[in-house]
Amino acid sequence: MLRLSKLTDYAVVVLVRLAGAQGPHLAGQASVQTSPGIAASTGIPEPTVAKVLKSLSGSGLVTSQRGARGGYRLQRRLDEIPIADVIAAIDGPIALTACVDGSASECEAQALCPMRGRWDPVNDAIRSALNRITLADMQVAAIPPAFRTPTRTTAAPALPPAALPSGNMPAAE
Amino acid sequence: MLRLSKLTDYAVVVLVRLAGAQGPHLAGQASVQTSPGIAASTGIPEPTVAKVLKSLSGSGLVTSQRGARGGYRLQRRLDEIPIADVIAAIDGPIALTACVDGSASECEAQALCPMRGRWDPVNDAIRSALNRITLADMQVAAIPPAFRTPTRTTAAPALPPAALPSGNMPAAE
DNA sequence: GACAATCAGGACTGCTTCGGTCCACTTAGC
DNA sequence: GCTAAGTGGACCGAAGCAGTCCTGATTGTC
Repeated sequence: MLRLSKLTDYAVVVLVRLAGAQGPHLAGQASVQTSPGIAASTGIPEPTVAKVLKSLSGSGLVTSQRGARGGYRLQRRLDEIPIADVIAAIDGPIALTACVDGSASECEAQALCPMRGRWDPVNDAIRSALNRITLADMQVAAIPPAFRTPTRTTAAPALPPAALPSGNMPAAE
Repeated sequence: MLRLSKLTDYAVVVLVRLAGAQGPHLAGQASVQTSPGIAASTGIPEPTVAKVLKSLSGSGLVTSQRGARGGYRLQRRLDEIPIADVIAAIDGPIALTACVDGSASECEAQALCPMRGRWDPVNDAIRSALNRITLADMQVAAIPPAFRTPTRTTAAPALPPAALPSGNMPAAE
């Protein structure tokens, strides 16, 4: 299906929101944001935001600060984060098939499997394609001007949190 | 993630097998093969082969002939079939997210969704990457000679060896 | 020092999707 | 007419994912 998980979509929203609140000139500097705060401003359920941020933190895309007045902040600028990094942080290594992503233990027949390596050129092509696109590209990509409401930061969804009670997320689906 | 379905993997095996049995000079000409025959020679369960071939036939990658002495044969040469066509035939349109693949009805919040169009550059990049790789590339790609044993099929790693008669793999030729 | 706010890590559950199978029907050659 | 083969659809079990919840650790504030 070639479909990425919803969490990856959420991660993009969260990261763009993180950058949007900080402003490009403050990226990585100030404006630590909490996961409840991001959840409120994006409409994504709070536990889900926390889950995404934990994964992003583990991959070094954001830094976390525990305790009171803690929170998360971007580690790099949006134009320094290829979408491949986000996908890898949430979904793991980018590979179309289980038996070619480098984990030798997943396929017990790997030693004999003639398909081994066959998907490699496809995987490589996709990996390089995803490495060429950054979050900054996605931030400005193909969003009709009508949807760029001036009342919000560029990154935040134009949806008021109340408009997303459940189910219909600002992202895919 | 970013994983494609097993059926797509099977489809590649079946198509390569179809071409392999025909030989490059006979592509699209002779050697109509039945789905039971392909199942026997690849080790993929027969109903699954039939399912894959049905999809491929519907997409025009293979032509079918009904009735006794019927079967399937390749419609194009392997080097004329981009892997994107195979994926599209089995899994549908290539898109990372549900709401950007052109089906406007899938996301009820689409009209307000700021993510609309955001994944477009990513989708385009992947689509073009998959269009540049043909089945012929996969047929010869990166398979160490040591692994070119005729004893195993590719996409059915979990199958017991007994289900894999002999001399089945087209890649071994 | 107590308390509150926040992240960290894991376990759990319901749902959706996928892989695989089966059946009845149609088509076509012998 | 019989047989072999594709066509179309429905069905079921398994696996993975989305989302939630709980407990513990950390840190700033009063």
